[in-house]
Amino acid sequence: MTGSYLGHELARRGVAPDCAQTIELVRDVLARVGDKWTLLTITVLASGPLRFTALHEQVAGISQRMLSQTLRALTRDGLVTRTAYPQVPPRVEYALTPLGHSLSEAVDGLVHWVRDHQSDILRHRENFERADDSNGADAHGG
Amino acid sequence: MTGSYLGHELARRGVAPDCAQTIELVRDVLARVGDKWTLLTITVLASGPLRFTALHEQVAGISQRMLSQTLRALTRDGLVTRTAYPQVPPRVEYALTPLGHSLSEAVDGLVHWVRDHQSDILRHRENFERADDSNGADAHGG
DNA sequence: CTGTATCCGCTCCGATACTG
DNA sequence: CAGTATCGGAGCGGATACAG
Repeated sequence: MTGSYLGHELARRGVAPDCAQTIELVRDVLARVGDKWTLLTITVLASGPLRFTALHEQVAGISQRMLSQTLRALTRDGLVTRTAYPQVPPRVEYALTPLGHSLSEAVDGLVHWVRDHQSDILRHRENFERADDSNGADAHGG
Repeated sequence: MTGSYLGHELARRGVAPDCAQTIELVRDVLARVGDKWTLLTITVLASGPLRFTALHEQVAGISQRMLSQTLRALTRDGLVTRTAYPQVPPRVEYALTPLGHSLSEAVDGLVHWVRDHQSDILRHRENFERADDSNGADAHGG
């Protein structure tokens, strides 16, 4: 059996446009979470509110451009809040909203899954590499 | 509170390399699932084994190139199996492995989350658009 | 039927410079 | 401190042609 919610939706094919829209949104959200920087950002933010520079430090490796962009997207979806304090020098704090925390927890399920099966994935990859080699190369040892 | 597993890991900062590796893998898997075509493919496959052409029909909109590529990546990770029957014309069947089904179910958690909160996200997006507009434009009505 | 190889446009993303 | 604007390289992904 499938047991898959999304799969079930897709399996019906003749679903209402509303469902199709949901599927689009699912992929959209998943793409965002699977984004190179978004996952790191929200998980770092999950520990508490942070300023722009602090975030830049914590996520590390991210450019200002990408951080700004990522934060914007997150804010746009109501996953994080942006609070600017009218001071000098400027002080802006980013924090996960309840919705953001909620998503963070939902993602946790996947994280645990990866945790539990990472060795399987790694092993399969190695096997695949070997099989691929023996296909393309000649039989050196009979 | 965070309540976040991954967030907790990251919050520690001084984690062992093993954990860091896990995080990499998490992002890797998440990126794959969030991929433009992967999610659709695995969910379609969740309903049962399919041939290449059938898959091409079901996923619809995907090119042979991308389907082949996606399937390869999935096979590589042990998420799907590729069974070639030595016939003519060629017949190749793709099916989700237990691991693949497992992942599919793990993703379901996220799918349900999106289902439950899609209206929130949509609403926030609209609000953001409006706020953005009133920022950039002049105050027309005082 | 089941792929692979090539061309090509487009977007992503990093580096850098500049602004308030 | 907190961003935005611009340039340029690299990879994604679509259309098409070709191969077993």
